[in-house]
Amino acid sequence: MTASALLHHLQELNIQLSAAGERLTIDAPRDVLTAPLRQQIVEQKQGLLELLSPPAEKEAYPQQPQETPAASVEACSQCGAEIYAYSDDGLNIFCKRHRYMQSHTQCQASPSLTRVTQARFFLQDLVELFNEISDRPEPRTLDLETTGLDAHRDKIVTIALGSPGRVSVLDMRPYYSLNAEWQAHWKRALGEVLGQKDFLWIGHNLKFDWIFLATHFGIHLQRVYDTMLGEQLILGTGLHDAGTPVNLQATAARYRIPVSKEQRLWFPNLDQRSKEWSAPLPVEQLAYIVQDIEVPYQIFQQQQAKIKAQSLDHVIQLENQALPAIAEMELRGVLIDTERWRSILQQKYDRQLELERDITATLEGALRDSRQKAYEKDMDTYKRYQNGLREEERLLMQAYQASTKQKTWPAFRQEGVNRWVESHPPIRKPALPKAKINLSSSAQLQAALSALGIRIHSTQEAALEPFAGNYPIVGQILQWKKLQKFRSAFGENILAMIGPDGRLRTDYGQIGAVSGRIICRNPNLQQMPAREKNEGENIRTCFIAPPGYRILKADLSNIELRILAEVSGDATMLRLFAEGKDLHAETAKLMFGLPENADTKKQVYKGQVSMRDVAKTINFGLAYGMGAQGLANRIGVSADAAKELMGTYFATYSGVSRWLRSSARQAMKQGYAVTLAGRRRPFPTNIADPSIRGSFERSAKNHPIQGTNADIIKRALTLLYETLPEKVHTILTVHDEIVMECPEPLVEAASRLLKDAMIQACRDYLKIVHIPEPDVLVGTYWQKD
DNA sequence: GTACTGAGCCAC
DNA sequence: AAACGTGGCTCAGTAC
Repeated sequence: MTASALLHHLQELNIQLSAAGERLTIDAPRDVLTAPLRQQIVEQKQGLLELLSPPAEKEAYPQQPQETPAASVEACSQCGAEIYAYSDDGLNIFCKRHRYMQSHTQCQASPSLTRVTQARFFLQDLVELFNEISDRPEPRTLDLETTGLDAHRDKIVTIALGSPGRVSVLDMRPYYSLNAEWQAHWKRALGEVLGQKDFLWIGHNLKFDWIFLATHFGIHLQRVYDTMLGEQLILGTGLHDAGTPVNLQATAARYRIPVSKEQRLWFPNLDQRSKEWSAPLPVEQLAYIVQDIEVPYQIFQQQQAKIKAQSLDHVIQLENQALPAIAEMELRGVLIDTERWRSILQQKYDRQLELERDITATLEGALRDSRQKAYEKDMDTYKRYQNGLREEERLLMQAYQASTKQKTWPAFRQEGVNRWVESHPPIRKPALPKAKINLSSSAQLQAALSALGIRIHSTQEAALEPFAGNYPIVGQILQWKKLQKFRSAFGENILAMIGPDGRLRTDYGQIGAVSGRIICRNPNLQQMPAREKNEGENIRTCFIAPPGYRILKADLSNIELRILAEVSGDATMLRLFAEGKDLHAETAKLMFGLPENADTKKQVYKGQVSMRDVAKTINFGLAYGMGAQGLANRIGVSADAAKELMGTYFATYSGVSRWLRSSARQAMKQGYAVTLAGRRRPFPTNIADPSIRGSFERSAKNHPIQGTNADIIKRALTLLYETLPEKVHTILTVHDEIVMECPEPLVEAASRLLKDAMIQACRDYLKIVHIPEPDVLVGTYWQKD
């Protein structure tokens, strides 16, 4: 066996070799390192040392560890053609053709399989792949198999790429037992192939593969086409649309592409099954890998016609360009100050316990009293029943005495009692009153409050609020609920998700909402409390910058209303934005006929809320299709008053009114609503039920507004990804907000880039409405305005 | 025991 | 009162 074949053999056995000068260190379990093996290592020591020492830097590619073939063997052992490479055991040499045939016939997996790269052919094959791709730069599919879902913890088993009929599988398992130098060579070679600038990689849910490649090899796929995103745009679905799943199987099925049974279960934790980890890839797995290359490719091809038909070209491009930006953000995570987080939790918890003592004492007291009364009443009826039963037994006894006594008394008695019970349903003995309450149970809370004379249909904040004035306990309950929510949803469960590097990572769903919004979960960082009154307990202060860095934050000011002004073309709203006015205040002035210098925060409407707040409520509510009743509930006036307010509002913004009505009508007629980037959401067209129809109409009105916001933020993330200097990264996005992390000396430049990206992104879609330059907040933590 | 649903509440 | 759009998470309660 040659030195390089030996080295590879050792690697496959998980035996670690390292070279230091003239010393060769072997790290292996005793039972694996057999005597013959040890003998071979000693014989090949010199060759191994050479292979393990770092190769010279000037070489474009290092020579694969291999020695000159023995003089007697110079041709392919199959056909005698020019030597190409050694077989994996180093004992045979093959020409190019037979080397691949060798793999192919060995695995018998698929006629499409043109290459199964083994460790010692890795660099040669990569050079060849590079040439192939450069020669024929048409799109190819890419797909990884991994031992798990966590890019930081799990390993890449295979990297497959190609197109139908030509699939290459790179077996990456040996990579993890290479020394650092050889790992660097593999990375570099992989980067040359996968990181090619203008080459398009197709895949299903490529964010996953992107993150693994970036984490393990520092490779950033440049241009991608994600068939999952494509499918979502074609169908107009979010991520968790139960009716229309967009996983590979379901998607393939929609295009009538046959997919054989899933083999996915084989790969998870493969690295913990050492025998399988070091054995050749089984035929079934290879076939499965090939399928995962060919199927997405076919989906890609079939999607093109639908994209054309629905004019989705632009939004497809928008999403595919945004994918790397979002993947990188997910990979990066955000640094957390856990100590501070815990101290905030403690403060809140202390207060919660104190409140809980008071609340439970009062409520359980009330419950005990009322239940005691109910118990006494129940006990009374129970006793009366028992007395009735005894009286019946007495009568039965009399009847028995008078009878011929053909049955025994117990039998006679039982029959009589059974008869009686039929007309007197049994009453169970009431349980002793217990007065324990779980404040988290809305049913129990409702019952306890009822015992205090507080009758409510629900325990939600809005229902309890009106009683807070007369009943101090209600105020306490409201406080307790806030604290409880905080502790359960934003406490240790989130801290437990922080990585060993102190950073918290979330899973982004690029098209998470049907509107096109990005969502995130595990944890959902888009719902971190933002309205904490006490800055000392603001949880966002725990999202911090590393030493020497700053956090930058900016949002798109009033973006949904600006979009509304744009799409509706409403002259008044456009003018107000152009003048840079406080839109809510100006709306109030127009609606209530106030003079220019009026203070709309001081002017009160019907003794309830300020006029500015009324205007603000309508301004926001209308983007959601709010009705008069909703407005009435929100600002606490009669339905008639609310109706009148809305009338005034829509008279003021007649263009908005017209647009809302016409876009609902159009969506119901043509079957979809669309954003400014061309993102569609489908709607059923023949809905008779007015309430169901109304619900769809509200969604249809909202879609262009919320969805265009999503278009813009994704464009901004893309522009930032393309322009930010190294070490500056976006780390969070929350619908209209972008948060970045930046070395202190680069703050000025990064702020500029952030502003420019946001303005440019708006400009790409909003051509008429005024866009102000965003304010960038700079600090050591995630600030809110 | 696990799986699901509804109430409630956090974000924009 | 479902009737104000898009989401996720937790808990209680129930069904299997």
